[in-house]
Amino acid sequence: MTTEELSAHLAAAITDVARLLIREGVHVNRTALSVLATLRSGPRRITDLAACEFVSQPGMTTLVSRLEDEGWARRIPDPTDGRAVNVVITKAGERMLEEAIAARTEVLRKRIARLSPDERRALADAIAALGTLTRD
Amino acid sequence: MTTEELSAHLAAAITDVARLLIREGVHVNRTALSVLATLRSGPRRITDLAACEFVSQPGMTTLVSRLEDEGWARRIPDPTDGRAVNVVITKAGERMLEEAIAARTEVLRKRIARLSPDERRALADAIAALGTLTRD
DNA sequence: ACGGATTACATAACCACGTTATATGTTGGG
DNA sequence: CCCAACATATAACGTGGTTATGTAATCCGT
Repeated sequence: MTTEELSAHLAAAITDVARLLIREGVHVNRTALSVLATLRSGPRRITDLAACEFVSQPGMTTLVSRLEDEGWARRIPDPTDGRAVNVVITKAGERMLEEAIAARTEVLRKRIARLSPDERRALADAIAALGTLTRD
Repeated sequence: MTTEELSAHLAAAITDVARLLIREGVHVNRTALSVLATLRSGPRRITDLAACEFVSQPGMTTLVSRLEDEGWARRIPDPTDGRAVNVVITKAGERMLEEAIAARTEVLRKRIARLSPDERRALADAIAALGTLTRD
C-alpha cells in the first residue's frame, strides 16, 4: 500500500469512527470537553485556551462563560496581571469529563468486543502510530 | 492490553486525529460532504439522506437547499411520486468533493510520510479493523 | 513618571447548522 | 371517495462559532 493510499483509507476510516463517537457519545460540545481536558493539567488563560483549540478569543470567552454557567469551570482573576483571568476546572467539571470519556470509551468497547483477536491486536499496534500523527 | 484500555486509548487517538483533519482540512460542513459522497452512487430522497446522516428531515431539507445554493446538488421532482424529490449531485459537486477528500488525505499524507516503516505498516494493518467498527 | 502602543478580555452583531412543531400537498387503501 | 399516512417545506428557536469593536490594565521609551 502506498503512502497515498494509506492516507486516503485511514482518513476515511478515522472520519467514520469519529462520526460514530460523536453520534453515540455524550451530547456535550467537543471543544468544551477538550478545554476541560486541558484544564485538568492546571489553570489557563482565555487566550491560551483559544490558541490550543484553534478558535477565536471571543469564541473562547463565550465558551468559558458557558462552562461557568454549567458549573464546570471558574474564572479566577490573575493576581499579577489585572487584565487576565485564570480559568480553572471545578470538581463537577472533572466528574463530567470523566463520565464523558467513559461514555465515549464504552461506545468503542462494545464494538471492539465483537472483533477477532487479530483485529484487536492490529488496533492495539496502531495506537502508538496514531498518537505520533498528532504530535508536533 | 485489555479491551477496556484499548477502547479508551483508541477513542482518544481517533478523536485527536479527527480534530486534526477538521482543523486543517477544507472548511466545508462534514454532513454536506457525507451527503455528496452518498449521492455519488445515485440520486436519493430527502428522507433517505436524513436517515443516512442521522439528522432530522427538516435539517436535511435545509442542507439540500444549501447544497443547491452552492451548485453542488439539484432537486429533481420524482416522476412517479408527486410528493417526493430526488436529490442528485452536480459536476461541480463531484469536483468539490474530490478536492475535499484530496485535501483531507494530504493532511495525513504529510504526517504519515514522517513515520517509520513499522509504524506505517501498523496503520495499514489497522484499517480493516477500523472499518469493521463502523459497520452494522 | 507620563503618554501611547500593546495586551487581555468582553460585548455586539451576525452567520451556519442543527432542532421541534406544524403546514402543505400527494398518495394509496378500505 | 375519503382519510390516514407520507414526503417535503416552513417557522421559530437554540447553540456554537465568526469579525469588529470597546474597555481596562500593562509595558515601554523618552
